[in-house]
Amino acid sequence: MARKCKFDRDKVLESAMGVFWEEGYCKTSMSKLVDATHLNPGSIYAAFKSKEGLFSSSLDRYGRRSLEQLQQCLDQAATPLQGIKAFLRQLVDEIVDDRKRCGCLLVNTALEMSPHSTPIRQQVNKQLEAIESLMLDALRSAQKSGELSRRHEPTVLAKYIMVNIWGLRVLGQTTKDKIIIQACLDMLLSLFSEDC
Amino acid sequence: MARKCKFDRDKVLESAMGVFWEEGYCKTSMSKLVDATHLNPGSIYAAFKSKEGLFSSSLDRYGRRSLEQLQQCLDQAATPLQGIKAFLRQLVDEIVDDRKRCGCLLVNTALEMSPHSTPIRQQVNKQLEAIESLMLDALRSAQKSGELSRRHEPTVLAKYIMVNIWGLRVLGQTTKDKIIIQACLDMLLSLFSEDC
DNA sequence: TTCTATATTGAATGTTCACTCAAAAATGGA
DNA sequence: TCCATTTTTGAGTGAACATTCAATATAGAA
Repeated sequence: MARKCKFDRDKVLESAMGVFWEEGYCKTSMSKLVDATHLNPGSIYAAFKSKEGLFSSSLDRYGRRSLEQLQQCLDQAATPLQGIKAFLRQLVDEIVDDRKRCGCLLVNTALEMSPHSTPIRQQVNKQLEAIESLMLDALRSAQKSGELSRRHEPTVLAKYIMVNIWGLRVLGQTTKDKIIIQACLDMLLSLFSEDC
Repeated sequence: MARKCKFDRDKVLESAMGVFWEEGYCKTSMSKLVDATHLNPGSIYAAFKSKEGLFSSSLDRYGRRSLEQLQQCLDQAATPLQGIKAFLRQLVDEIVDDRKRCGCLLVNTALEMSPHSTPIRQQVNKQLEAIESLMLDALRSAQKSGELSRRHEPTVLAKYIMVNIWGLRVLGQTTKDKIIIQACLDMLLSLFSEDC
């Protein structure tokens, strides 16, 4: 055997993720990553192969965390629909509190990466699909239990919730006015109510 | 008097806009712009001051056109609400047909530019607000004429339509499946119907 | 302790970047 | 035609970029 890594991989990914999140992939230079991670270029390349490799790992970490957030809301709520609503409430808070106005790293990346830079785009799509899939499960069981009306297809409802999440994240880039953001969320939630 | 410009400003802006749209601001290099516009670097800098200046002019052109599109839908439709619906139908077609998957230049830019690069961001916000404002006028007159129920505040409705447009544009980056995109739009449109 | 394998170091690499500028070309008035 | 004024030209600028690599340090096995 031989020498082991000195740095904490989790801390490095957390720092790198922060820079990518604030600046975007393109505007994040290696020298910024060197500063943020307190690693030398050589160490970064030894551990992550390239700037894109480091970004991919950071993105993975971010996606996992988002998924866990939804899972946690679903686990802690009394019913699936209440879980989804808690997640969306949390989203609104996050958008309002986001003083750095970084938005969502997954959405930012989906729009920043041109469609032909496929490896990263595919990764983003997979991670967004994982969240949507969890949402879909919750909607299905909400319909089964009668908590949610069968008026809308659950697949469409799940996709529409994702569309609203993305739209709200864009909204969060132009305003931090909680009243209007909340009002938009309420419009979405009205689709869940019985009379709609 | 003296020599006049040889190039066609409109054609140059159209070409530049195309590159910025496909690649994003950051990934668009001056050499790509030189190729696309068939102008030499010096001419570009003489006419537009900088890469950002050229981008700003391109963005302006794009925003104007988007606004005109909505205005045209409103003008040609029998009623304000029908005009908005026509605009949204057109949006879905555009998203599906968008084979290059460039999305919307305004939304892309809002997410690409970090919040501190204010001049461009402010320009994007202004142009998005102009579209929203036109939408708001149409909603107000639809409510006045009784075409649209007074259940929702027109300002909230206008903002929510914008949120949906942004969300649908993100959706368009992950799928070209018209059925699901149309289904999401129908969810939004159901908010306009009497019983909702 | 010594050896071996791997990690760290950080200066150096060649490339690409946005941008400049002196020279040449072209326009319209005199 | 000639001149004054402006545009076009495109090689050239220094800075910043992602990445590499030879030298050095260090951990564990023997």
